[in-house]
Amino acid sequence: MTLGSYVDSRVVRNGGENAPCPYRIAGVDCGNCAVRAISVCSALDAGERIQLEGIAQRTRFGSKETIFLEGDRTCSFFNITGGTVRMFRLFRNGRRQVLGFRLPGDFLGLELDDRHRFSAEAVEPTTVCRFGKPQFTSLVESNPRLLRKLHERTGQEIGFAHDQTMALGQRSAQERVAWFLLSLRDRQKNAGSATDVVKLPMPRQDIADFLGLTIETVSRTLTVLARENVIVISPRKVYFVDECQLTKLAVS
Amino acid sequence: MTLGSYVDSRVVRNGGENAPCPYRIAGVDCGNCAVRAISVCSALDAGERIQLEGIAQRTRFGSKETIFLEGDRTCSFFNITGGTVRMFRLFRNGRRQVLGFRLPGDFLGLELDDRHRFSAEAVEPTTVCRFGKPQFTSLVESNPRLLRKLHERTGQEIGFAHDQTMALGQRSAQERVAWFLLSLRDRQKNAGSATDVVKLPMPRQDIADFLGLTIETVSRTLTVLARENVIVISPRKVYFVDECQLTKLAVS
DNA sequence: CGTTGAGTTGACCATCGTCAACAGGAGTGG
DNA sequence: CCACTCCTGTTGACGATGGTCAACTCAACG
Repeated sequence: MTLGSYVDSRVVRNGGENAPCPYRIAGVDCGNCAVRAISVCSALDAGERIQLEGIAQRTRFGSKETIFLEGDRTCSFFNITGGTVRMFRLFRNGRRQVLGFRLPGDFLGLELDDRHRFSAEAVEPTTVCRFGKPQFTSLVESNPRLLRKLHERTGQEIGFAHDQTMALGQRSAQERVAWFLLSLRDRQKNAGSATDVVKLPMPRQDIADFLGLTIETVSRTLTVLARENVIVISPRKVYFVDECQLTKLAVS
Repeated sequence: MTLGSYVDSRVVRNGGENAPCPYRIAGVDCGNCAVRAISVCSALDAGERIQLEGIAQRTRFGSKETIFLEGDRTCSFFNITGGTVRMFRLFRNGRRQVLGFRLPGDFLGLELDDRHRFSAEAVEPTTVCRFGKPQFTSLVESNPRLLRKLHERTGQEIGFAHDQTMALGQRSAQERVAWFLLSLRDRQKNAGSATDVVKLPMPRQDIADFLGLTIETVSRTLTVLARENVIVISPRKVYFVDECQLTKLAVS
């Protein structure tokens, strides 16, 4: 399944307050989905999956494209099938806090408030399975196993948030960066990636805003880790040379 | 309803890994509950409330008493009816991050993992409504309105976590303290307290570990705010003299 | 009256933020 | 093809914010 087939469905959001959800539709083939095994859909049997296919819309977002904005009415839930999403909130003075990254297999929109509490953007070209709110809600309510999976994800969501709080509250800059590299690697590992490398699709500024640091400090810290032969930096990637040392630095 | 009537049910936990849940039982009278209107129980009609009463156990924890420990098997959910609870996690090197405080009307244990992901302690003498996991789960599964309320609370929980992340990642010490005072006041206001004062049942160390600061910095910051006539500090309380200024300092 | 624990204050210093310059790659237009 | 800009990332110099260590106050308690 190539990304190319979705290029034509690239979205231009119309931004209206009460406008209908502005996402274009493309065909969905759950049977071929790369993330089925690691996503909430794994709770479904073949029959239920066909039901889900019926309400799913495959959508593609280009790099830096907005998926939704803080304050927007929630009208959709998203299952990430490819790419990377950043979640963030802004202060009025412009400061930005990245609240997390969502990777293939992750779910977006579990908070189920009336309005989104944060914004979401594609970090790189990203494909998602979009579910309309009413359809998805009624499917969930009639499917306890799916509900349970979503509960599980919600717990994971809270866990992510707490992990970030631990990092920002108690760790030094070096500890935060080491923790970030390892935890992102672990999530990519779950999706089948290699264990001695972590892909960094997001720019340094995103990492900085996620870790509560400046871009300069992130850059400097990575340089120091490289100079100490703990990692090797390459564009959009970091190789782990001394994972043991990195783990020590990340504390826990 | 006086706290005194629960003194005899004070708990000593037996700590065993597979031991039955060690909480002592006392009578529950939901009709007289002070937090019914602001807790999840507000989703229930009279009949359902009687069902809930049947599975609820009122328990009291003394100051600094452990409610559960990180890693413990989850066997209970808690509705706080009085007092204050701190949630926290420890690093192996002893650093502590307080993940939040739970006040009357709040629910504790929504994460519904097999094991607790953080520890919980009473900050001051605290009363809770305890629900056994299997009983509560089956009650919830047969009551969509209660389920919806719990979902709502879970969203609130994620919101609290994100707010803390915003504070730790982007705010200065003074901004964090101002934000902490205001947000705690707002939650106490919801429960009917006055608007120009915030009760601080927790010691400075808890505030410091919540805000990712040291106890000295918290103390100094409060002193500065008092010297600038923004607040007045009194034991376990802070009065708001210039709330407008405090709001400015808290950013947003 | 001594002890203990919570909170405050001061002196000093490390970490990390700020500001600035620079390097390298991608895209653009002459 | 080259010059140019733009964007991302790196590096350096310097200073402010907040951490560390220590002393001290005060109230509660025996």
